[in-house]
Amino acid sequence: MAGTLTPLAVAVLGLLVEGPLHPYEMHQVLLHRATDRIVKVRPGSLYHSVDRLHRDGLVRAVGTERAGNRPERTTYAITPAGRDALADQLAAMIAAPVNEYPRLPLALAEAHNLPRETVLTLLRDRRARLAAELDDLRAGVDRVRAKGLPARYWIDLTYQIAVYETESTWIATFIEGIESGDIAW
Amino acid sequence: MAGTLTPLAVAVLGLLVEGPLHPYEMHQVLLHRATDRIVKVRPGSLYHSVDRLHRDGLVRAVGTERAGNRPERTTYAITPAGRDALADQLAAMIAAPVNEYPRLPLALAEAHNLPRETVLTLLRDRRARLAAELDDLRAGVDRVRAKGLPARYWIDLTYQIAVYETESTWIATFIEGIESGDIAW
DNA sequence: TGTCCTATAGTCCACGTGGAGTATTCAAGA
DNA sequence: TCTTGAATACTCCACGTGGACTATAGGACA
Repeated sequence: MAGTLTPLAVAVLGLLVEGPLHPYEMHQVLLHRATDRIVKVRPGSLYHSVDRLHRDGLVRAVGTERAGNRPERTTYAITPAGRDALADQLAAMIAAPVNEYPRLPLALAEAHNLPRETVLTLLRDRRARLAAELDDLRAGVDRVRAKGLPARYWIDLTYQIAVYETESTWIATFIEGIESGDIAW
Repeated sequence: MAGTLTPLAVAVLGLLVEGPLHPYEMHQVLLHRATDRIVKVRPGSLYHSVDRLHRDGLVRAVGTERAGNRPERTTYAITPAGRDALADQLAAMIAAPVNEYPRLPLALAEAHNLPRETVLTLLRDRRARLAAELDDLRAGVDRVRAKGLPARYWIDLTYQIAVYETESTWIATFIEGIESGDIAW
């Protein structure tokens, strides 16, 4: 409520809905599920995120266990306030598109500072990399589909595929525009 | 070279290619040209950005003038190293797509934490806002086209339109999938 | 002449990020 | 048995961000 949740905080609360975990476990699960495709996950940020959630009462410590002689780890559970905050944040994120200042539009807006041939080469390069990325994403869809995972757990993949495809064809059109001279450089 | 340029630093260098300015002028010009659609521009960040560019030798002070009795303002010009850094950064930004962790995929991936009806309402809401945003962008294109501004100065608008359109139709398909039951919730 | 408003031109500090570093434990091999 | 290496489990700090705050000048109006 007070402050908006960071993306990483959303991911953490999402995990804790399924059950209590300690920070290092969260880290492992996030990597194992490849959630780090969708949120940036760094140890430093993760521990700080959990601290903040704790400070704000969105998670609570449910005991400190220890395995072997290793340092004791505090396990955290989501609180009712945490569930509310998660729902509110998700609602806000879905309902309202916010400008996230992607880098490509900026680069395009400043691209007139580069010579024509350079721009063409760079654009072709990007398209090749996009194609590789798209292959990865499609392979990911095939894999989860084969596992029989319900669609609501991987729709974000199809979204990203749609966006990358658009970017790729937009770039193709742009390249043609420059080559044909329709877009002066 | 040493560190990567921030988006705001790229915008600043882009301005200085046209001629020397002092920080407050940069701020004015960025707002006047609506560059703040594409990069986040805050006074605090801007002054710090210029300081860093200066520290790194990408811009140099070209005298301190004063208008009236107001505090003296240092005017900055781009250096050869600055031009190189700008070109390098633009090349990198165009050639390599990087994951920028947009918020919607995360929200979608976690949306199973919300009830079906809520998700549908939120998605319809977003589509309405996207439509409004698209109207704005299309009006912007009409305006610059009417002014006869060369296409290379506003291609970023057409890119953003293409992406938003894709998002909108993807959401429409997603909504239908939930409504029809193809996507279980 | 005094006052208020707006434009000008910044500064400051709390916050979140993230790379690099640290320390310990356990297992496997020489 | 000793060592090496990887996994475990963090901690620390330098950096960039951005909202809020400050201060002055010039013009408009009464």
